[in-house]
Amino acid sequence: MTSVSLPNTGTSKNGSPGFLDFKLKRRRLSDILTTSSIPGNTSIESDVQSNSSSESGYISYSDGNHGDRNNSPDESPVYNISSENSPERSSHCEKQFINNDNETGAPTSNSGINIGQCRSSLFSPPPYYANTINKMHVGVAYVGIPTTNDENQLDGKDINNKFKMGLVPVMSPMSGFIPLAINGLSGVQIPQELSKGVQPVFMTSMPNGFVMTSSGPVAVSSPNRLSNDRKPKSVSSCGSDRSGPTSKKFQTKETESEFIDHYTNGTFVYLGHLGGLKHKVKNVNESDVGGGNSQTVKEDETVPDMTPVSTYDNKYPMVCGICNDKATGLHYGIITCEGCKGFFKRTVQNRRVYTCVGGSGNCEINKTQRNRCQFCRFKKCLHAGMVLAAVREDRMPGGRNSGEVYNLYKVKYKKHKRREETRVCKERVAQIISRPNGQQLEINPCITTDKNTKPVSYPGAGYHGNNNSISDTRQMYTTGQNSKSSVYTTDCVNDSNQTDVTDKWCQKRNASISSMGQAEHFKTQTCVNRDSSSQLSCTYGVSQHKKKLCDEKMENLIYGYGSSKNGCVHGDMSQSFVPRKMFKSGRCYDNRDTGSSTESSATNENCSNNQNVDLTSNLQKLTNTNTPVTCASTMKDSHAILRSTLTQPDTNMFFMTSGSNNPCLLSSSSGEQSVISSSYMSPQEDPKLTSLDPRSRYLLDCLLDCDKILDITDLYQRDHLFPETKDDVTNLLCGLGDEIVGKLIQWTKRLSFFKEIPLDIHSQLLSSKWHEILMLITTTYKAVHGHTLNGMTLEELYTNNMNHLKGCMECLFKKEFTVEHLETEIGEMMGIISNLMYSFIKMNLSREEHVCLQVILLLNQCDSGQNDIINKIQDRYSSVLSDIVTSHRPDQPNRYAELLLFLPQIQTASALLIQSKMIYIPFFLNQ
DNA sequence: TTAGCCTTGAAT
DNA sequence: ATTCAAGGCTAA
Ligand SMILES: [Zn+2]
Ligand SMILES: [Zn+2]
Repeated sequence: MTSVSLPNTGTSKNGSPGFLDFKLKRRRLSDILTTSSIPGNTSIESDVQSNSSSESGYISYSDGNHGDRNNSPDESPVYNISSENSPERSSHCEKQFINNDNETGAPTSNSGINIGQCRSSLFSPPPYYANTINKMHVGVAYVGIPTTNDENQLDGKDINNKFKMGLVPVMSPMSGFIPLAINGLSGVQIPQELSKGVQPVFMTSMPNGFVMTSSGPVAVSSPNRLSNDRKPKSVSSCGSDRSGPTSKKFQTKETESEFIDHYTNGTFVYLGHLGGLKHKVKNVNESDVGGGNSQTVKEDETVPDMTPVSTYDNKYPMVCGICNDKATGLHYGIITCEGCKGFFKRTVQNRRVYTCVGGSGNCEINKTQRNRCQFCRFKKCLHAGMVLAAVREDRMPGGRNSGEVYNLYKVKYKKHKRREETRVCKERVAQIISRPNGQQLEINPCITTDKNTKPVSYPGAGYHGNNNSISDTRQMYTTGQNSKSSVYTTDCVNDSNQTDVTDKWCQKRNASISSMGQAEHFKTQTCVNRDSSSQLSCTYGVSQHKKKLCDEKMENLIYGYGSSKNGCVHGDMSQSFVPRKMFKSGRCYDNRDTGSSTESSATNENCSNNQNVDLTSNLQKLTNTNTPVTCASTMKDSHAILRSTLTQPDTNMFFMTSGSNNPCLLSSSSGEQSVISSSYMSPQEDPKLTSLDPRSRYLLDCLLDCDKILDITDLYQRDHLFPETKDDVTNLLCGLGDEIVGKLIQWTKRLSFFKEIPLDIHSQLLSSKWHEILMLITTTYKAVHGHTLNGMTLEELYTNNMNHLKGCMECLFKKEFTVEHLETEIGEMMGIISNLMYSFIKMNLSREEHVCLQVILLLNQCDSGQNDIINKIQDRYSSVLSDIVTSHRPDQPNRYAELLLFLPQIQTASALLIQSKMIYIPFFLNQ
């Protein structure tokens, strides 16, 4: 059975399409396990060389019914590993696939254990979609994991008893499927030989498109249409009938609201629609009747557009508000790419009704995987404020939409100069760093500060009461950083309805927070990065296979533009789990209510925070060295400089490295060592802990023990981490991703509540929170390790951070950066980070508090009702934190609330980090 | 189906 | 005359 077609030829003609049934996978897995043929880095590189455009792989779906849109129920869909949007193919890999396929023979189509992509392929798959395996991809899929080793039993029958659902990293068919060790799943082991090599871990927030329910694998459903199944009428652009209203998109108002409800599902209110609008026709007096939910738009008064058309656009391209792809302008109300523009148009014109089959309606949408779930993509479109009414019923091209429609636009036509953006950005940074307390930080959703422009209320922007609301702050990020957002005006929504956000996290803490009057800030910021839980594949997804990176590509590498290719995250699972004394206290303290002891504790105990040795006598001197790394004038020196920068803390301002086994590292600083060791004082030696509630003490002990895994500061202490070539830079970044993922996985698996969490929740948590954890580690590191400010101001800290980062980046990328440039790119984020660092140091954040915050952050759910288990566990650790604070800092009654209020900022910074895609920043800052 | 490129035409 | 956001077309 060779259904694999050659490039540009038809696929799966009539016959059974190529596919991988489970037996095949098993066989490949067996092959892998016995022959250790897992491709290592070398193998991967050689394999992907022939591919010039690699995107994150996924497992595609082919209905085997090429050209026929009718999916007969008898024809079970089959799935094929494929690559997305990749016309080019590697004949090498393809051949392999064909061979394997042939080995297997014809599939039993209803075996069902096929891995599928979320794509619902009612359409005829283009040739390049099907049966193509051309990339060395890594990915994760939920597949059935056999519970028996007897391959003869794996015949596809009675699958529910023979398989368990499991998360399995997948690579290209060459390597088959490599099981991730999933706790509790029988038959899944990580072979020893795999643990040393490339262990692909590609974290996704969803099961990568495939649905394996408790009742077995679920076939990908078809996109349905609403009652009116009219084919889209293609109106000739020069047709004479175009002026007349040709048809109704929605037969009735009920149908339209049904259409909208299908995507909002009550989770947010969509107001970006009007009934039956046409485009603006010349000479029609429309007088901007602001009926109902529309409001008159006051056209821009001032600010002529003096934007010089320069290379600026190329350097700072707009990004799509939906998928972060390069945007081409304002489309249907927001800045989007051509793809999302077309997708929105097609969906609205044809009233397509999709279904999320791969996830639970919250699939990640980015450039790489925007086509995996149409439902979630369109939902995001609505959520982001794309205006249904902007899709014209009469299909008349050109012109401008009516004011009524325009009033629904979240982003207005160009109004501002770009120079304004830089100024605003700087102002924001100054604003951020000028605030002594982080919790006072206010995120203004309105990027523009132009006083002359009165923000226009945007009725459609009122995504009230939305748990997973992509707030308008997100919109700001979308348009405000990498985009030439200044060209457009984002409406500043100060909708009071926003306070309806019912984030449980907010609710749970409002009581303690309310005294500080910060609840609103908290709420707003909590939901900043709902859509930013990006995949590692994107953030670290720098093309490994490129042998040459032109300067432009290098730019991508640095700033992450379009770098979301070829998810190459190889989680290093080699760190074997060494059982430590997780249960050293030996008893289970389960007889107390954890929440009860918080109120009643000490009153007069003098909290001695003097355990931190004042090590900063030299700090002032060090900070005076300003730029620690003058950019390597010669490539030759850059390694040494970078190494020096990264490994010698005292030449590097205030960043102290610890936890490293590198002897020269620790020997470079003298007095700091004692601080390090003291900060690692084991809990039982700490007299402070004795006053804790026993259960809290126990939980805390576990956390402290687990936390040792998460020391990421040694990631740079490797000889190979000082790149010679750009490819090495790529590898470095990938490696960093690998490491942090591996550490996070190890960490979560060691957490005492790990077994309480369902598998899918676990993976969701990891994939959506890893960057927040990383940000927390980054910002708390110095405080936790006993640094003191020693007179350093926040401004100095910020400047030092920026300079340090600049130096590191220049050495890493062998490219000069201007401070202005960096501030434009990451100034806001660095402001927040510095602010957090400063605050944590200033308040002497303890390691005990840090580990609690870490878990609370991990377990935070934006959607309140999502998972009670998670909420309970989170409450548990909230109580621990409360206990700690109450007993250790009785003089600071607000400290608990203050600590929790840092979390939204962590999320904000994390969201900015993800958006910047410069994920390496934390690794630099921790050095 | 997707998404890049093209045409259109009111607004500027 | 130019802009730029609509719709259209079509290769992949
Ligand atoms: Zn897009
Ligand atoms: Zn989805």
